[in-house]
Amino acid sequence: MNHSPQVGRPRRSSQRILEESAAELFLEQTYARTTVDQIAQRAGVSRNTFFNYFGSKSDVLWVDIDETLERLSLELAAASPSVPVMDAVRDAVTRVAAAHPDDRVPWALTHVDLMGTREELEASGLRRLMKQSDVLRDFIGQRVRSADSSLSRAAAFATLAAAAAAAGAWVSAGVGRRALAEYVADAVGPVCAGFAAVIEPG
Amino acid sequence: MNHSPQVGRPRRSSQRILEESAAELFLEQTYARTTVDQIAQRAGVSRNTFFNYFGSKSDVLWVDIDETLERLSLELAAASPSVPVMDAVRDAVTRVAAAHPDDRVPWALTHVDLMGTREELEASGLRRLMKQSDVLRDFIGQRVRSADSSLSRAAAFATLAAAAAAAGAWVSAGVGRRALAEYVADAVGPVCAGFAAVIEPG
DNA sequence: CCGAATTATTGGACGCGGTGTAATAACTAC
DNA sequence: GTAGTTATTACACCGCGTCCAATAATTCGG
Repeated sequence: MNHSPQVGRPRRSSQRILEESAAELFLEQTYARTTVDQIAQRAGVSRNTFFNYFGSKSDVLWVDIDETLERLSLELAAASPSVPVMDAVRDAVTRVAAAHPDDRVPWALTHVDLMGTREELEASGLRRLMKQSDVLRDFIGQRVRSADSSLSRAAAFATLAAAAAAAGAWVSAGVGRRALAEYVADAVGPVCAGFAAVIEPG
Repeated sequence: MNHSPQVGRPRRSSQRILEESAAELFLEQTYARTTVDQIAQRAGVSRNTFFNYFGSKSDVLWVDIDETLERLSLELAAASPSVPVMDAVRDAVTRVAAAHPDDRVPWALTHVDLMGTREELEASGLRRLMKQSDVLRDFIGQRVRSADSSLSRAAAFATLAAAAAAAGAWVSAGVGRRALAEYVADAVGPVCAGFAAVIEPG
């Protein structure tokens, strides 16, 4: 699991360095107006090296989010089979949110206003979220004997969307905010309750 | 409202022509492998003319969707103030879906499999939907005296995401499918019910 | 019939993101 | 020192999207 090689040419840069260089430039020039060249140049590496550490320019904005979201499948797998499916979903999503370090507010969200086109930001953010939709849909569908797979899909989509909205609210709340998990729980709760009433009409 | 000019050079092309040329090429080569140049060339116009009719390459995929989605704000405005908020939301969204012509299955969704990266497609489609989130959020927030605006946002996001999932299911159902509005109602219903229980605990 | 105004189309150039490839640098192990 | 491994680099390329200036095709007013 440890991917730190003792052999071969040592790394000159790192995700952190590039991230910081990018953040500076974004603040100075906004996201839209800074090029990958500039980021790489400030970090002291070539443009191609940037793409060695990030798959795309927008990836810089979401490093923290990605790390946190990877926990979702683990949390789902750890769910007890005895608890109702939508309760398990709500708890898993909430726990993922709780695992996110409170001090690490994703850069992208804190400076939404500074980023020229907000659409591009939303698009890349949604894409991040949708990556998890398959995992969530499979989990729900697995536990539901309903032949109507569209319901699982809808539940997964709606749950993640609510979580995204909660994250947005959390950031907007500013310094005096409560914990992220609370916002997420408040937003995801109604969605899961609504679908639970349909999926498990017990 | 009619912007058809009697003066000036007449149009050589149209959105329909370009759309059809694009559809042919997408089927032959997939979306990812066809360039804007090719679309324009097949339509008998120059590349720049393409951008006269569409803002971007992906816009071609969503013309029908965009037309339908524009109805949302109208439906919301027509809602009676006496009916509970989330009921009004559910009905409005369902009516928008009902207004979509059943024969006009959005090209993008019918051929999801043929389009290289499905992620990009899903994201761009969801983005279209989320353009309406402001309208929906404002509508909900207006009728709710709750100071917690984050709930309105979550409700709007979740509702639209459920609608998107329903649209996907509708397309996947193939030729023997029921009406789009039914899928949407099934998916949006639980979401609205869940939030109604929180927003209007009456 | 002629010019002015209007609108669509066109070509050309540019910037930027992203990909691919082949060369090379920096290091470890033997 | 040589071989193997990995990171970095330069270079070329493609495609999307934008901008701009030129031009074609039409209507309108004289």
